[in-house]
Amino acid sequence: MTTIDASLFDDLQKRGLIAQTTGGDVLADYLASGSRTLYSGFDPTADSLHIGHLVPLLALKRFQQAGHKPIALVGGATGLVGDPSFKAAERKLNTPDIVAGWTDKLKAQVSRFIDFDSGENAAEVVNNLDWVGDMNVLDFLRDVGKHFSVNNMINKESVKQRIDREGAGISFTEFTYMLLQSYDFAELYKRHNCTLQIGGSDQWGNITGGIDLARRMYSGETYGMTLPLVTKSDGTKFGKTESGTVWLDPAKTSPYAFYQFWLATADADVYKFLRYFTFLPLADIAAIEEEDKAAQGRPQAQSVLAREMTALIHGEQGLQAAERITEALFSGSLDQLDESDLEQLKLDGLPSSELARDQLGDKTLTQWLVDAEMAASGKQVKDALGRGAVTINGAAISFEENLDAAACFAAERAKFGRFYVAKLGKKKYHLFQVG
RNA sequence: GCAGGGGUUCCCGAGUGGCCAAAGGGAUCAGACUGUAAAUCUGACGCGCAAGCUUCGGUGGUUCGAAUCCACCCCCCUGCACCA
Repeated sequence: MTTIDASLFDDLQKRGLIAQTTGGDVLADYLASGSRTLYSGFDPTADSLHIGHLVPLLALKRFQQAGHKPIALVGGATGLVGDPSFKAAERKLNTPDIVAGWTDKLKAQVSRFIDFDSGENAAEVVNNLDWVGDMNVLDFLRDVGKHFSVNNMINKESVKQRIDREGAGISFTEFTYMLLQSYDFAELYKRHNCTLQIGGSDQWGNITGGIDLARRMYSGETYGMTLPLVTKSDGTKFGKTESGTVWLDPAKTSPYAFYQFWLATADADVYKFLRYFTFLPLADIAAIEEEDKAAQGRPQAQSVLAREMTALIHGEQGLQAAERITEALFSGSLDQLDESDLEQLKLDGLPSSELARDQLGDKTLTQWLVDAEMAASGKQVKDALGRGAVTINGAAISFEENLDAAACFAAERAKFGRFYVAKLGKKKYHLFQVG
């Protein structure tokens, strides 16, 4: 018999991870009194999850650690339709083979976070295409559609802006999304006795839809719970950097970049994020906050957060790689790096590229740096050059040297005959290997 | 379909014949200060090292000269009408 950690609900609440629940106190008791099966869905809208998905994904893990059985649903079917919830405009459909490929990737990704070998409450990964894929239209309309009131659906907050706003509109396809997701819940209730669905707060409408459907189709008593949308104190969108979305796939966002993202968290957000994203006990987080407050200067919270998250997503090895690069670039001196260190930085995910020595003269330095994606335009590099903000292997490059890229990458400046660490501004690094 | 309004550089938004690569704000980038923060201040912000080149929904025209004027086309919004 699995032991239930009855303090789960309280812990979630204190972490700020509960936005809304159905049933109020009943849910807390329900969770404390037995091992329950719950699910959360992830639609394949890209070939990787990003950090925005982390809150529900890690919530599944929290539930499992407390003795409940998590099901991660990958929306092979719903991903073909597109969720209109709180979206300003109709989205374009992806082809079935693309969505199928993404579904496979997400399945693999999601699987790393939950435990499949823990006996009674072992996790499962399911794909709703398995039960929706072969359903025919008439069955769907008669068995599922009949339970939904269009009047009700129109009044949902999540589609309101699409219905109310002139010129926006919503296709029947997207309008139907809610029925599909509701059907998932009903189906999981029937198949796995799944009685709780969790999701982002934008999923409230879809979750309550599923609760209603499970009751109507199977007289099932089910619950719903939403997690807060992650917001930042400065009002900008969480999870975006200047170079775009922060992905969980190391091939799309390197562990180093991932680590740096968390390290850059604003003071005003960092303790909240520690509660949201890490598994550190609340008491430990409070202690960190206390210490930071008492100490002058740089808080430790950001590096704790960065370490925890990088280890969680990319493992110890990923964390070490990220720390090696960070250490080399921001604390140590480049001179301390030996040849294998530089090779390692490349493998660790420091942005790098190879240049041919005899072609260096073909372009200006600004152009080479733009090609390496260190800056958006030559103008920016030029600006930085004028302020002495561009260095190669530690030596500042002057404005005049711009035209002579070959001199900037002169052989005598190289480390070990071929490596050049270019730095633009305070944080942008790029490793050039000239051969 | 008819009538009216509108499409400007990443976003918002000025600009109605030359002084416009185009006000102002936001975002972004760099510098100072700092903690690889925040706030603040400074600079940059179509592309180009530069000469110069390319922009204001599209095409063609008027003009020495057009984001600005004309014609046609495309798209969006508002109202009205139509819906066998």
